[in-house]
Amino acid sequence: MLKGTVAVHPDKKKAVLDATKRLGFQPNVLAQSLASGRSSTIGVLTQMIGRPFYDSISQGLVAELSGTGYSPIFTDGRWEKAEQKQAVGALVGRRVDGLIVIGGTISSSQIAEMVNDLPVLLVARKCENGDLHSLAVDNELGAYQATKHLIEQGHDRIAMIGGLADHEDAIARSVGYRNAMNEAGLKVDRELLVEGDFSAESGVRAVDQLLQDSIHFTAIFAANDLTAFGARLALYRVGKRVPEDVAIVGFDDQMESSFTTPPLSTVRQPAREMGELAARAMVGLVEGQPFESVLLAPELIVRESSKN
Amino acid sequence: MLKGTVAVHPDKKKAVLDATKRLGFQPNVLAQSLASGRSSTIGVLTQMIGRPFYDSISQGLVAELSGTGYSPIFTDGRWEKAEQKQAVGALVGRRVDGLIVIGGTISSSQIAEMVNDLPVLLVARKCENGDLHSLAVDNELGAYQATKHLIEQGHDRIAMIGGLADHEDAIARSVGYRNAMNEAGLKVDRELLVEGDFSAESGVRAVDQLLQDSIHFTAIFAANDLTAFGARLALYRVGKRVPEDVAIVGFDDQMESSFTTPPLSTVRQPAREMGELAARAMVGLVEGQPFESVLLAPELIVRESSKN
DNA sequence: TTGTAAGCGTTATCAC
DNA sequence: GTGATAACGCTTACAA
Repeated sequence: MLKGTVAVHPDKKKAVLDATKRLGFQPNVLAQSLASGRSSTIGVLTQMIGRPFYDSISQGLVAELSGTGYSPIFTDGRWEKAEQKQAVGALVGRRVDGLIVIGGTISSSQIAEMVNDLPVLLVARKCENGDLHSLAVDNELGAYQATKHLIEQGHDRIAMIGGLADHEDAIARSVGYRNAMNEAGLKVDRELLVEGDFSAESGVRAVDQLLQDSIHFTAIFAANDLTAFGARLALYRVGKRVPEDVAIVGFDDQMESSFTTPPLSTVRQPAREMGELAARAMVGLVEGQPFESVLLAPELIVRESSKN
Repeated sequence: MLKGTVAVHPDKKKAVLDATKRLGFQPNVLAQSLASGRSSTIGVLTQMIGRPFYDSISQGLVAELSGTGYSPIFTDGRWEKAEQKQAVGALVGRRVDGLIVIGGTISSSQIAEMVNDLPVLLVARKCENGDLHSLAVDNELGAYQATKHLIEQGHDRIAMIGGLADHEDAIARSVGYRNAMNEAGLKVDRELLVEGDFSAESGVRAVDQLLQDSIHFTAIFAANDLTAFGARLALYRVGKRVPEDVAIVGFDDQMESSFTTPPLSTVRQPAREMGELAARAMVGLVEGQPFESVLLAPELIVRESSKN
């Protein structure tokens, strides 16, 4: 009755509603769920809470979910397969109405078989076999744009600091970088490629190494902004100016990037918006609406770190 | 039986466990909760997801809660009273076993009357009337330390960029700043005090204003790191060097702060640790263990932005 | 050690 | 419109 599923006499209705308010009655969502078979809960499996990009997605999710009647339940997969499987299991056990998986390394088919016809939305990753919905950004395109921009600025010795070697996004970004280089007829010197792990520390290390090996480079494309911050600091330490001596472009456009000195050029991933979109899409899916997987185009943001 | 609450024959137990695994059986946590009266769920009310400091606390929470059998349910109060009340109501309706409130503006007594003997832990804020548990950092002390450090570096014209005027933490930090100034026999010039709102943009605006009004200052104490980032950028724009021309100290020690150029001196709030501590404390509270409210001491981290 | 039955607080169904 | 009553999938207490 409180949900308006049955018709009752207006007077009576009012009386009940009043009492409801007066006594501070809170319906037991658990019982509602058990009886109705819907928990009004969305499971969210994220990876490595603390990383700006994934956090921003979560933020969008929570913000957009609030007020929809659905509450998110978060779990952290920490990029480890075992943890991710366990997390999905826990979420299924909680009878979430839908599952949002942000990043992660367990295969989509593995997820699919665990959830058993529950709507699932993959965020910030593509779905290998297309049987789950997904919402991702075209990393390859973004990296291509960033590198091309650097080339257009006259650079031909562009170092790339990669992300984790086996990370899907990192790989796509490397490919984009190579494509742009090749397209411009520039050869990708192996010595210009240095590995990182998406952390600021790895950016510092990468530049230190480049410097130590006396590799000649006039620009850096970093796998993400955090790495770019680290790279910028390492350059600062040895007195190299940005962008005069070395231009830098990052990837993500996290909040702090427009306030670094100089402000960082980067490839903007609409992380928060992705989270919001995912939330809306998931609520729709739960309620039976269709959803078409999308591959969002990232946007190159040119700031002073790469302008000459 | 699956929970080991009753004794059964080993063989039989094994058989059931096998079947359990084979069929991919996931117990319905909802039904368990309804029957047992415990939801194995911890409600978390945070404010303004997206702000580094609060996010770090959430991160610690999720990380530490994972594996305990309790899952966090997040809601965002956005610093608005109505939203916060509504969020607490929703959490109570979900029959969470405990409630963690991070920041927020609704009074502790208001919370107390809504939750009805549910264990509540206030994080990053003190409890006005001591009837709820709390876990906070001594903001006043932190600000005092930061300002004193600047004074010891020889500065006497120290500007302070405040946080939101009615924000508890912002007020405490102002007090700490004043205390240090007074103690050193320095008068707090009104013109050295400029308002901010904890955002990087407000840091830029504050410095621009200081500069425009030709206020003489050789150091800045910013209400948080984000504000300090903005201040540093504004200084960079007009060619002022840090720390040679102006020293800067922030507050929070967010991840990016050790990678700015120059690395930012700041007052470290152990945000993540607070989240972890809160998670452990809450699990303890739910299970009947006692907890003593604590006021953590922040730690001054001196980096290059304030060293001369 | 095992089986049985009575709830837990709702929703949903069906007669009235 | 309105009451009753059977689920929902478990836990728990008690009997066998």
